Amino acid sequence: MTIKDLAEKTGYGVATVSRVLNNHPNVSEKAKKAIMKAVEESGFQINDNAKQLKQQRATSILVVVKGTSNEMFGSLVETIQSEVAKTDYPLIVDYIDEDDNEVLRAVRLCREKKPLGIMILGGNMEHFRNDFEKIEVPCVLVSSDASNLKFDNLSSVSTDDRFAAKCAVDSLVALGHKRFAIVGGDCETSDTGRLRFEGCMDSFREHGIDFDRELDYKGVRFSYQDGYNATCRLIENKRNFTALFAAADVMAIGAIRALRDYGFRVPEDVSVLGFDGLALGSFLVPKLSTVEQSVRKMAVRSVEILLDSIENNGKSRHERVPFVVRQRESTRKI
Amino acid sequence: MTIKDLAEKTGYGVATVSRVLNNHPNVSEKAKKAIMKAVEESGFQINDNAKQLKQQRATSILVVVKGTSNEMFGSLVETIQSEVAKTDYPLIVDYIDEDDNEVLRAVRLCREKKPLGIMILGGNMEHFRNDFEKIEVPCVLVSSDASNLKFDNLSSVSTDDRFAAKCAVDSLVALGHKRFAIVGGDCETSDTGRLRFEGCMDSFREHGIDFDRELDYKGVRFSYQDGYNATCRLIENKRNFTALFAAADVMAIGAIRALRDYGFRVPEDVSVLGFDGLALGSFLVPKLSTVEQSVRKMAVRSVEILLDSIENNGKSRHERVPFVVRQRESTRKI
DNA sequence: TTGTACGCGTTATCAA
DNA sequence: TTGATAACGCGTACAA
Repeated sequence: MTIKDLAEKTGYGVATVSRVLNNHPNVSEKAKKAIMKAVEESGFQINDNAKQLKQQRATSILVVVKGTSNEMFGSLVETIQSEVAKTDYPLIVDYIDEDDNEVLRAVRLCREKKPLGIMILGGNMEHFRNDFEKIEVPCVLVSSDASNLKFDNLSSVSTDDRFAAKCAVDSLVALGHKRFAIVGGDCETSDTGRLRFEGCMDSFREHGIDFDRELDYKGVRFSYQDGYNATCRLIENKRNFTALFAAADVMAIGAIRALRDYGFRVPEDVSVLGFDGLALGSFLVPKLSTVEQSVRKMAVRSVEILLDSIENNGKSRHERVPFVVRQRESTRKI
Repeated sequence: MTIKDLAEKTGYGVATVSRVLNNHPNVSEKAKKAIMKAVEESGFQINDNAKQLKQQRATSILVVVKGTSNEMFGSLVETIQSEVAKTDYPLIVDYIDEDDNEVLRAVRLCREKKPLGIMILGGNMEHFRNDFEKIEVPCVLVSSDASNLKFDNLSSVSTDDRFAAKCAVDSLVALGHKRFAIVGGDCETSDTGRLRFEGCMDSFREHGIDFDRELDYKGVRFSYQDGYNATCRLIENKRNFTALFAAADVMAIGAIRALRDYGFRVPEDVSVLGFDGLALGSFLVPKLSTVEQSVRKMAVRSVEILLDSIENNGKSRHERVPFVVRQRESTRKI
């Protein structure tokens, strides 16, 4: 069933059918009605490939998600999905491995699918620096800041990871903690991990806190298991910390389990503070203290910015979303 | 940059370029080399729209995911993604609302995108019965059984939800429990929820256990919050259960928090058993007892079956994946 | 207001 | 082993 069939069926020409389908002006009511009726009856669906080939671009928005096992990206995708669903743009979600190059992937997908715009969840600045110039459509980097990359089609929406991590540690210091351990992301491969670690160091310096980067810090992947393993190593190395900061809630959860397995109570013996503010955290026992990012807001703003770039040729911008250090039950004053 | 440009650049015709690009026979080594070189240099990417328009179908595989806030679907998508990535087929993931009609959505996407095959995560049999006939490409329904629907292009891979739930309750009975509460899915809208509930009833009947469907059962959505709320209602209604079965791990987590908020200890006062076997469960305190589905296997087999249907015209099949009732720390003998 | 005809980038047929 | 060319389904300039 093509527009040609539709034309034949209704007695009109393909041009008229096309006009009706695309709500173009200069079509008689009569023609419109007849054609719409034929569309209904035949269950006609436009052939996207032909349309996009003709128009030299798709009407879709593309999302590249880096790392599938990241719960935060999961909620992000969820909100993005529902926001984009309010428009007429189809959304295509593409998952790639945490270690893949998201920019090269995006370049390829852009050439292949010709989307209107693209969102990238999780990114490595180095990749952007090297290859982003090859992307011509508007792009929003979600959850990392790209303000020091000067591409006029690249926007970003993120939390101020470094400052947020500093505030997190500050809050632990305010609770009386002096001996810290950190379970964070790998500084080499994860910008987010590095920034959050630097934020911690900022706080340590400011408060004159003693911290051995080699022994008190573990840079691993953002997962339950890695958080668990890293914490076990910290304990086995006899780092006698009273507070543990995890650069992600999933790590914090793994950490709490590890502490427990070694007989430590949370928060009585060790306070644990996470980062992300996953919904899950408030249902745990103890409820997870965490740096709560406005995940929802991050997603909503990202979509808004992208749509503005696409529809109004809006210029690129770099925004921060607010965060809150939320003390719940996994941290305590000592 | 099109194959026409490539042809011009190398002095060959477009046909030869196309042959090289698609690894067709009857091309001289020399031509192959020259053309591949030009491809490298120009960063040429084939235009999928044109290709698919010509071929009357895409090379992609489509996944329709029903409900974004479902962690189990998250892991499923993750595995599917990595399995499909081993092939050359691009994967398109489409998320729809938990309440939307997944079959109509799939029908539309098939007509629009012409994928090679399609996978649907989460499904309502009624929708399939009404509209699946409109889908012509191979399809695998993941996580629900479709064996009593006789479509020869519809396969399914699932856990035997009813039997698994029965085994779960059996195990609680074996631990000495006699007073039960169930936090499950809505039997009207969720096939999975209904089957798991029926499994529970099977066990109750078999063991002559008293159960008031109106008071002891709550049918809600698969989320932390709904599990929490439902459990609060059960407690407030003074249903004095010693065991709570949740039809999903996320609900079980919400339930444990609710119990805790009302001063009940898990498992000392109440045993809680979940369903799904999320990785998260084994990091919780207490570690969550659960009906562990082979999520990974489910995803892997689904992809295998779909690829077999696509590539070898393999016939449709309905498979079950194994499950295990895993007693960890949230259940105990009384 | 409507229709004709061309071209988007590709693949595949056929002839060379 | 190659190349010219006809489709694929759509949108749109141009003509009517």
